[in-house]
Amino acid sequence: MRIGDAAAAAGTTPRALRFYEQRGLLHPPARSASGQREYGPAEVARVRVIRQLLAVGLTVDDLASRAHRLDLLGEEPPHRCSESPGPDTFAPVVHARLAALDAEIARLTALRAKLLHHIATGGAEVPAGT
Amino acid sequence: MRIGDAAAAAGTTPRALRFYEQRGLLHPPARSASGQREYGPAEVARVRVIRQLLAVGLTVDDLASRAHRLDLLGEEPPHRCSESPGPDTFAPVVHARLAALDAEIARLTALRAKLLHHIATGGAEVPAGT
DNA sequence: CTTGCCCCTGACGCACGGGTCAGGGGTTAG
DNA sequence: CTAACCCCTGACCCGTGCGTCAGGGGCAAG
Repeated sequence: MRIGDAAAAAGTTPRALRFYEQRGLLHPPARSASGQREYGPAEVARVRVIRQLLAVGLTVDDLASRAHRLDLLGEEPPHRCSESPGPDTFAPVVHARLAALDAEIARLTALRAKLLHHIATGGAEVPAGT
Repeated sequence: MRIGDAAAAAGTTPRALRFYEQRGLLHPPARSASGQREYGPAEVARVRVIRQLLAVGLTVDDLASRAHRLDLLGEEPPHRCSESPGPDTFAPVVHARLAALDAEIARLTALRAKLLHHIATGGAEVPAGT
């Protein structure tokens, strides 16, 4: 399987696969004699996992720092990881993302409230703590 | 008042004032004989208004499109603008921002839920509508 | 052999609100 | 007069996840 087909199979683009490889999310794949990347089903599955994690809000750097765990994610059962989130799982980055997400939601919610306040009052006064 | 003092008085930096001027949020100010920008209290007040609106989530482009209204904001009373939000006020951009804000909050909230779901299930399955 | 699609690497673009550096001149107190 | 500080313009930098272009080579079908 060459990069175009692999990308299509994973629901993304060749450019993205090369990018993931460059950033360390994918191991450099086998190459044909002429230098073209050759992918198998395992790599495609890994790309799918990557895409899910990115879609969920993790960053490329988050994934790069846990790249060695990416292959296993589709196969291991949950096995009470929420009880002992060792330093070798995604729990740390996930929880960090969660916290960042909560902070961002709170920020936007506060912003929304301030914006409404500005509408109501004409937006002229200066709140102290801003 | 030269740019440094004006910026300090408005709670920002010289760079930001030049930036606002460049983007059309501020009228080009008077210049001294040697070319240095000269600001009065009115411009400082305008910068304060700009900063409030930016802090509330409007973009520089939003403000640029309504630049001719920026001077009046600190002086006009609300005067039932919420009943007839003519095409000449900030209501359109504010409401657009509000909608964008709501959409973003909803998106992040959904993301948060998905992230939690991934933690709970091990993050292996592929939801249909993603 | 040629056509046409796919692949390769390297490098710039984007959106946002300025920060920061570079190189040169004004301004004011001592 | 000079030091010290401020101002001028122009231009590159940041972070994110790729898109897109440029220039050159591979691979399968007719």
